[in-house]
Amino acid sequence: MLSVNIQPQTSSNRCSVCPTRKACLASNLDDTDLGRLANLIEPFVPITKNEYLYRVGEPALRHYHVRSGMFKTHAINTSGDEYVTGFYLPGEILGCAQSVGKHTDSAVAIETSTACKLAANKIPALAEMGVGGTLFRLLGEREDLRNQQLLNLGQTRADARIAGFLIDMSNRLVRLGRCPNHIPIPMSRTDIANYLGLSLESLSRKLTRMVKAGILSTHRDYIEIIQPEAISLLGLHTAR
Amino acid sequence: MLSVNIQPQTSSNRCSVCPTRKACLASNLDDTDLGRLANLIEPFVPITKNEYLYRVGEPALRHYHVRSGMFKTHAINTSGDEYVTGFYLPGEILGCAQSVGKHTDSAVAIETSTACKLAANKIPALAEMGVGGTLFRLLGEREDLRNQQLLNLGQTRADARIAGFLIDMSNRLVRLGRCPNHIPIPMSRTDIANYLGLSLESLSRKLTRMVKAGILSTHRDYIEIIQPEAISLLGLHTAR
DNA sequence: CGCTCAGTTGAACATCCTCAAGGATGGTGG
DNA sequence: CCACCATCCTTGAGGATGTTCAACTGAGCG
Repeated sequence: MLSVNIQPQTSSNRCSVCPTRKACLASNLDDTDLGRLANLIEPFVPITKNEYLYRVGEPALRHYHVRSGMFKTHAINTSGDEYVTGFYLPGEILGCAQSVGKHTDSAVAIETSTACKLAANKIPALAEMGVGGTLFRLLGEREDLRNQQLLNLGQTRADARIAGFLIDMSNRLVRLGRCPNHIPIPMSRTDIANYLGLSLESLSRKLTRMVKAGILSTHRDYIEIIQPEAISLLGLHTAR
Repeated sequence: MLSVNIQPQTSSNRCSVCPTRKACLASNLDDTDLGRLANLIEPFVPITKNEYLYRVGEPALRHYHVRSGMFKTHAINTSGDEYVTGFYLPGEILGCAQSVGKHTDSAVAIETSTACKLAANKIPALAEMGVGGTLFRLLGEREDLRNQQLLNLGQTRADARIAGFLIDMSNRLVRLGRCPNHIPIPMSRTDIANYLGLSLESLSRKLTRMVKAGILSTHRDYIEIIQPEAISLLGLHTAR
């Protein structure tokens, strides 16, 4: 895909060649600062499917920036039920949620992925080079995402929740410069249902109904949105 | 509580005499830094009930720390429905949620309150004095709160959601050194129901049922938790 | 005193969940 | 290359739960 001109050393970690560079901390930096940033960040390693980035209760010493692939976070309540709390696309931050310095959720790769690690004690250094504002902004955007999630989960209708989920994913894909109507679904239906607070069966039923209505089509590892307008209509359709 | 030695000038804005100091950015600072911090923060003014701190779409130039009282945030979807997205107690941060530099929710005082304003462009200065870490931690804790909220809303049972809400409030009160069983409720039932994604009637019914069961008692502007164990049992009772 | 607004209660209906069984799909081993 | 198995997904019927619409109560206020 990229040019054949690959540098001989291990510079593939460099932010300057990162595919998700523009959606990241590095978004506003020039080449000099890009190099400095790359030095603050721990080299990423590929993370295979089902491998954990971190787990609940571990000390929150660093946070993570998704470079490629997809992650999910989940928490477990005292009665042992697992709850999926979020899906994470490239450019998004992972692992900030903490309490008393410990992670309050676990993050696991849904598919083979890469993530950059940023130690918490490097944050002052980041701030010095003017990335503090960007980090703060990213966190703010993350909170915004969460708010929309809340808004979505607050909805009564299953249709509306599903539509909201798809719209959310779509928007985030656009942010990455990808097609808004092709939603990658590397996660299981169970995960999505869990995330949306629905039963697996309800989700399945609703999806097939939407397919039959010609609104979308489901595939092996993605969902194709055929009528975006219909989706957003459903998303709004919150007859509370 | 504190010494009678009050300074004569308008130092009531000073962090050193703030009632919620320990739950705030100022938590780990000595007196010198406390003074510097106070200089970075805009003087707070009392905010009366129903008065807005900021509104959706306004540029997100600053964020807010609740000093006293209670706020709620709400967002409005495209079809005009209002959704309550959170309640904010003293020591908690408000107004970080943003997208493209604009507030994505509105914040309004539920009762007469005070809040400290912190300009976004002061963040580098904060970082210099070592508060950056605290700010980051507070944001992380906020995200944790949000996650728990999500976890809670993901629950199917209305009982469980209500219990979750009460537990959440309870925990946050403890953090402020207040009684965990006396939950102030300055907001309306409508707001709570909206926040929990329930109909007003369902909430009302469930509450009276809990009262009859002797689990809690409802009052004009607070809810008294009588059997905390029963509440947390309900909160876990998530037969998904 | 009558008004309004917040909260409670009731009955009918819609929605979603549960339990259970039946397909599809991918991976594994012969 | 095919059969088999495990897993994931779909589909169906019955029951639990929540919503809606509507009437009612009570508190605060001019």
